[in-house]
Amino acid sequence: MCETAAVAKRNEGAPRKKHSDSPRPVSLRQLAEHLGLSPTTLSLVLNDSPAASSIPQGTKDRIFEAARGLNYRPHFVARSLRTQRSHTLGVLVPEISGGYTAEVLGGIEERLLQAGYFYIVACHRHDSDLLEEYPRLFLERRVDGIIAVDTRWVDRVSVPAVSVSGHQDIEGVTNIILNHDKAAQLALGHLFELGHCRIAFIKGQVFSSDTQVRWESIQQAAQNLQIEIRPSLTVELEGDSPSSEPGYVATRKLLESRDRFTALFAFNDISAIGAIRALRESGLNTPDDVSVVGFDDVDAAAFNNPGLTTIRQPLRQMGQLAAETVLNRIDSRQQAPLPKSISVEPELIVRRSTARRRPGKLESSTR
Amino acid sequence: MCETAAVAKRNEGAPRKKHSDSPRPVSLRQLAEHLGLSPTTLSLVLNDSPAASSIPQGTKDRIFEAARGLNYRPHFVARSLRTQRSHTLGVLVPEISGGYTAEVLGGIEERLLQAGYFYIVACHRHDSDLLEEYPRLFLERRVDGIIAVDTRWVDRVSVPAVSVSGHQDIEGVTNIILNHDKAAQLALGHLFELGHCRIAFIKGQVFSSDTQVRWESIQQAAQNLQIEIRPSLTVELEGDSPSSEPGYVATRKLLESRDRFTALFAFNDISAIGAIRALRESGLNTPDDVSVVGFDDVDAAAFNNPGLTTIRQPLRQMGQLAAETVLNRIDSRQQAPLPKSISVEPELIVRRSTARRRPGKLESSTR
DNA sequence: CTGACTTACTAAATCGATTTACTACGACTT
DNA sequence: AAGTCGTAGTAAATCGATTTAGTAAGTCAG
Repeated sequence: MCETAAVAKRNEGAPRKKHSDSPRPVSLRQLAEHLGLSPTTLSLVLNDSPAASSIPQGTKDRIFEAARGLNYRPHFVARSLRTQRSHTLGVLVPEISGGYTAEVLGGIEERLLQAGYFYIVACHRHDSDLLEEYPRLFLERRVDGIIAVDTRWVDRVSVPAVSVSGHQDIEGVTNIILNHDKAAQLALGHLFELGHCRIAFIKGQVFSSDTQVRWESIQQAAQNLQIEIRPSLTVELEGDSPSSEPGYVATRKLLESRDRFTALFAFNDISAIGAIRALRESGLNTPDDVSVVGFDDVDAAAFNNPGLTTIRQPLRQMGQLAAETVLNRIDSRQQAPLPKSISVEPELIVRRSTARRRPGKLESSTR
Repeated sequence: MCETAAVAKRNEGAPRKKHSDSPRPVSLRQLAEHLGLSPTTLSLVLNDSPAASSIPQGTKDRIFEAARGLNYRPHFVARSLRTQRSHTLGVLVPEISGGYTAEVLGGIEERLLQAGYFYIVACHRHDSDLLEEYPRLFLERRVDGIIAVDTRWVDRVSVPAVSVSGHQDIEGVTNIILNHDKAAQLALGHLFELGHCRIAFIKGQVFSSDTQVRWESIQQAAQNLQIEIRPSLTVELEGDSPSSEPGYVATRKLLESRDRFTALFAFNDISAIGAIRALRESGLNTPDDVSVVGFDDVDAAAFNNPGLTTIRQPLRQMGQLAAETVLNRIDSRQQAPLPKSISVEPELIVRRSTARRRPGKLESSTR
């Protein structure tokens, strides 16, 4: 009777019922009272703590059964507060749209969920204020770690962190990077074998973290193959539109320069698609007149007409690797020697946007 | 001196330093001790609680200044525990890849961040086990609300919920839906005006929540325009690949049936792109031989060659609306009358994949 | 000079777990 | 008979806020 009164009072004191029917889930204390045991005992048993070794199996069974029966779920927030682990990561991305980020997120998600982790996302759109603010927000939310995708770090952070396609050397941050030398070799080697030596290049936007490194690899590979990189055949993407527009614009610029080329290596698939459109509008067919190689191998590369020859980045795998690395560092705090970077291998995917060089419109006009 | 000892002991007692340098952020208690005030006072002042009206401005200023100076940040988890608000939503999606989900997520993100909320995502890939499990996991994490995107609900949930493109009638769930009647009118009207009356249809996968509703709207619109819907010109997408493969396969089936058509209305842009490829491989050009209309207007629709004529869903807006609706329901618990559904308007985007009907290869062979 | 108000705060309870440091009690050893 | 174990637990502190229910001191009216 006394207890009933107490219960009534509790309901009355908190008339917040979120929804018509949810009578707020059972707490550990309630479960303990129901069993006539202390919360301590339940906690030890339910968490299979070593200290529970002295509890007889019979009692354990009773506890498990009651927990199941009353549908007991430990209060996640309370547990987080006590253990100082949120089982949540922060993921920082330029934006969600587009194949690249989505693929990486997919990989991250896969690994995290199977480890009982979730992640929160923030899109910084390369805005430098947001680049500073979001990591702070993440830390305020007590994330256990941070993954940044194609994102420049502004400050050091105090939790384990991994950067996908990051190239900065920051203490405590592991970079997941593609073997860009290999990628450049594959792409240029492919074009070279097809007989191309007048090759145009579309570099990435300045804010893209791969831009610089990839360009260096391309220069190296070109040198090895004795391919000349002509400044007049080199343009860079501008603007942060996630559409194929920047690639289109860059290619128009290339065409205006009137220096001729039989092949084009674009910074990514999306810009390659824009490039093909620009070429077509100038009466140039891909691959007959100009071969085009993309980068990333996002879904759209395969959809495209013609199917895009491209360098595949194992984006999903990179996401998985990132997640795995952060999780490891969270577990073994500071034990492991912490690799500065982990590298993954690119793959050449040959589709229909590249073909053997023929004496075509563009070239005949210069030679 | 005594205090120094106490501090030393505390550090010694907790030798868990996560990272080489992070001396764990200041807590409210520490800040209070530093100021010679009680945590209560600080809490009242910092949260601008009405009860703080009796605190003189001078004291308030001291508190704010100290908070800034010591870089005090309230412990998010502790606050969540006390207030029973996690300021986090759960978002349930089929998968992250592809334009559709990404766009909606973008809209959700935008609204949430500006309200101080974050979200956690889970991809169910239409797996019915996951469809049951993830909402449970969300609730276990004490999300304040749930948004489902193109997802069927299995159970009722005990927090405010919104379904983007959901059509089930579930108590407490608000559906954000496109005006499909209008969409069908726009698409068929457009084709009709171009002279098409032999129109093929690719229906959605059975698990897609829009499939049924949209099909009914199409039938209605066809009837109004006196367009015949021939079973032999109707196929449905199969399999859950997020690529254009299902659209390609469906179109091949359509072509095999040998019944002729001059236009095709696909369930979404991705399948429309697959359809165009299948048509081309059969020697049929788009739009000269067959006009194709897609649905959604994802990025890839504009990239495609030819640019895809399509029905745009305001996906980003739908995401924003979903977020806004959940947030409202969280604030005004149960006050508002809770609309069963909120509808948004489609838009016809005419690009290059549709053209006036001409006596083409397909039609001449039947007539 | 008492009671009511205002001002400026604070002690303690609470949210719901985890974890440390005990307590009984019986059995067994020496 | 005293001391040592092992068994079966429990009380209380803790994580870091928020919030309720005060208190103590001063002011003012009547």
